[in-house]
Amino acid sequence: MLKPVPSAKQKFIDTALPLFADRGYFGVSLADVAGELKLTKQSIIYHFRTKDALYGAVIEDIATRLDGILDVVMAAPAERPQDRLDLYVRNMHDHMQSKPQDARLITRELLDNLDRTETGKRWYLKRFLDVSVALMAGHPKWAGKSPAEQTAATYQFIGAVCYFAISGPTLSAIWGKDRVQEIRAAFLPTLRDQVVS
Amino acid sequence: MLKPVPSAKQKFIDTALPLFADRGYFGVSLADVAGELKLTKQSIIYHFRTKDALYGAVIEDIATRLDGILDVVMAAPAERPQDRLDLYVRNMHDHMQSKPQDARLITRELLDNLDRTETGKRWYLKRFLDVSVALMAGHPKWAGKSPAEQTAATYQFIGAVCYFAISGPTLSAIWGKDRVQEIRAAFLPTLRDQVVS
DNA sequence: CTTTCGACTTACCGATCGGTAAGTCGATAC
DNA sequence: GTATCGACTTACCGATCGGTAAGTCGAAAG
Repeated sequence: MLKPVPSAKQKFIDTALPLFADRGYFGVSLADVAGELKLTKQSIIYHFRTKDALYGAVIEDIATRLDGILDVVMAAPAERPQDRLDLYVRNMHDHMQSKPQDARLITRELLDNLDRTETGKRWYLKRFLDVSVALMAGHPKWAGKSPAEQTAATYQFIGAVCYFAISGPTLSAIWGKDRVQEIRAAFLPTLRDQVVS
Repeated sequence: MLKPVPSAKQKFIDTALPLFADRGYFGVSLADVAGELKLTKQSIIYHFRTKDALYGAVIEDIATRLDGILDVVMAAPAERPQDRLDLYVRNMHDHMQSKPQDARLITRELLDNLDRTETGKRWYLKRFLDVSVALMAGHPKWAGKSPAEQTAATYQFIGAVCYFAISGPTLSAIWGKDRVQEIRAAFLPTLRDQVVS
């Protein structure tokens, strides 16, 4: 709605994101990305100088969406702090379920940035984690715990959400789509049990 | 102890595992693996016909260790079924913390096998998941729940364990090693809260 | 002493990679 | 009408990839 005509750069980002998410940085060539748009790889090099720059733009795109989740949660009216945590849990779950590519790419980043570490890339994650922990700490169930316990519980939640989101295809192959659909339906309540009692 | 002289093949597997875990299938060349042993890539091709075969052997190696966890848990004496689940939780946590490369590679497999899917590779995972869910279902806390809920809770646990295990380096970069050490110490109790009340 | 054989190596191959350089081409500005 | 410019394309490059083919070489077997 806001962008009826996405810019050329954005089109490349949108095309590259699911490819990087599914096959990883080294598993995707510039020709692959350009080919999907029926262009040549040189068009990418024209807009982004290098492959790394394209990848960085994709990561930035996801970071923006993660920030969006936090903004929505923090802007929501909530008399009680536990309502805000509950909204956070639901929005995180819904986002990763509806955009599993985001979860896939974030997870790959987590795995890859041992090597290809640019310090800047981690600060969006830091802000996200810090705000998440703060939300957790504001809930009566966790308020009395130590910071380490609060952080552990937060990361336990985030890990569960992302891991389940990236496991969809494999679980479907193992158990079939129908059963996975049932598990998916049971997942949010199970998460809320853990986080907001 | 059992293998004071690991076979040549096993040496390649042991060398390749952390490389694949850290950089992924496409991020590691045969020359990289062989170079660490001061051999040429041809020596790998001699022992394993293709790169895929080497990778498959590495996955098999991990599958064996996962089976080992289940075997230990199932063989342990336990009057009450909840003791067995508790042992499972502790062993899984300890294994993934002490061998984060295993968690890293399993997670990469989960991400990659959209493309490079050999059906055989998933059945070790199926057995592992099925036994895990069965352990969960045997515990009073979960016995009354539906199969979907039991599975969701199981996968929530596994996801949290693996995700935390692969996040070590990133979390250390964000918060520093000391704080991550505290979080690590708080993680197992938090897991047990969720799984075995 | 010779043969065999497992465990390698050197030499080489075609394909593909990211990236450079130098155009092409339609739309807009003046 | 011409100059400019953004958005591409074609042509090409060196490096690296996985894999084939054909040796080499020390130890064990006869």
